[in-house]
Amino acid sequence: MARTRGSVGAETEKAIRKAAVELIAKHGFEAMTLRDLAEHVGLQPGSIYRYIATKDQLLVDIMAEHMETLIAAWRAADRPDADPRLRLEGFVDFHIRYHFQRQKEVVIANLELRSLTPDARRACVGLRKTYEGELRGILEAGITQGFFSPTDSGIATNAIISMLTGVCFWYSPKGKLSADDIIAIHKRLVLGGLSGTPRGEAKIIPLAAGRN
Amino acid sequence: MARTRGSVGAETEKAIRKAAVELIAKHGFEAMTLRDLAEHVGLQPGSIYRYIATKDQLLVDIMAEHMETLIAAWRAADRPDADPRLRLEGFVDFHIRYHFQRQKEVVIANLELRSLTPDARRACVGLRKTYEGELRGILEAGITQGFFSPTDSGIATNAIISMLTGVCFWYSPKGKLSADDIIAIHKRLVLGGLSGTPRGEAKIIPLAAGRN
DNA sequence: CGATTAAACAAACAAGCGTTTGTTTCTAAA
DNA sequence: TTTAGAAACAAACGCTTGTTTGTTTAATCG
Repeated sequence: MARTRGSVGAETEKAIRKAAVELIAKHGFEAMTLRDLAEHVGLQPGSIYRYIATKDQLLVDIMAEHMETLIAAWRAADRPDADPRLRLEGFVDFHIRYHFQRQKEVVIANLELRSLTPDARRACVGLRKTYEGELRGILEAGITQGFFSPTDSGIATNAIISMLTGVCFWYSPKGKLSADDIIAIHKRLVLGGLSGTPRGEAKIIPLAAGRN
Repeated sequence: MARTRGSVGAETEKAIRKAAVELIAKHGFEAMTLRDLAEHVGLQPGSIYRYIATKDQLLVDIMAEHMETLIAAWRAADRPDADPRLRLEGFVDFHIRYHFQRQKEVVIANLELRSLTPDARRACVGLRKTYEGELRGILEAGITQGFFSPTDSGIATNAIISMLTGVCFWYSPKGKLSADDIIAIHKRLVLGGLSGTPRGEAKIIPLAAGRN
């Protein structure tokens, strides 16, 4: 046996990527064997090297591509001139929805940073900071415009990202709540938290009705 | 050479544990070599087996002990009959403070679940659920008593735990903000989020002044 | 002091790892 | 129909891994 009938490189490459994402998300990068990966794709171990440079590079590719796609998708969805409260709701919606449909990539991007070489890690951390910077911008705009109560925007950004990303780790589509339900709950948690009323004061959150 | 002068088993065991926690937190369980671990403790690889049954068991011990200590510490700090809002503040305070001083164990407990054998994983997940159940109980009490706006307590529990635990991954004592600052910010985020005002309504958070 | 046990070493083990090399088979353009 | 290149195999490479075994030295206790 050698070349299998009907095999096409582009398809094999995608199959490798998909299987790799699955295996890394399930067992971790270090625990995934190239032999294991090859078997899942129906190849011999050595054949993988027609499609990857090295095992490390495979991880880098997966992570970097995911982060770049994520950032681009958000920027296409955002309306930078809109009301910060609406933008924030949009961010929560986008983040959770996007992360639901790429749950495995998200798990990898969040757990496997330490498996990267220092250079690659720096690059991926940079991309992550870029994405977080988008949320931070919204928070700062909202604070400046008086919609959110003043707080350290960096800390708040981290806290919110942690909360929203955490969803990927425990959410199951088989649960009783739909994605929409979960998004709604998180919108309330986030927006409520930011308008965090200093102890004992009254608080009003006026927001144009009629939009989801 | 054989037995080194002044060596005591109990101390060696602690040194192994400490080094293991450090290495696993930094590089991941699979990436940590027993040879690497041995070197950090100043032993030969084989000598480690006087103190551990197997590499897997070492991880199980670290994780289980951490979770059990965490639960016990919280139960000692909680006042189950107090106002749910105070208990919630107490939980935020406890969780962050405790996790700050055990940052590495927390990282392990959250990242290495998948490196456990199915049995061990079930056990650790059970312990985690027990801990989360404590927070959930507070939320439900608060909702029942009308202090928190009704929501799915399970989802809210997960969201809050994600947010609070996330701190361990990005917090650095060298930052400009103290632990107290960060705790205060998170208290606001959590309590504010739970009193999440339905759109456009007014909201009051009366809480006994004078405490922290 | 002498015997026993605790604590470590030294050396190897089989298995598995990522990766390379050379070859074989299929596909497609000439 | 011949031929160049694409896609895979088969087999091995050197190395590292977790772990075991037998031995040696230090401490302890009667």
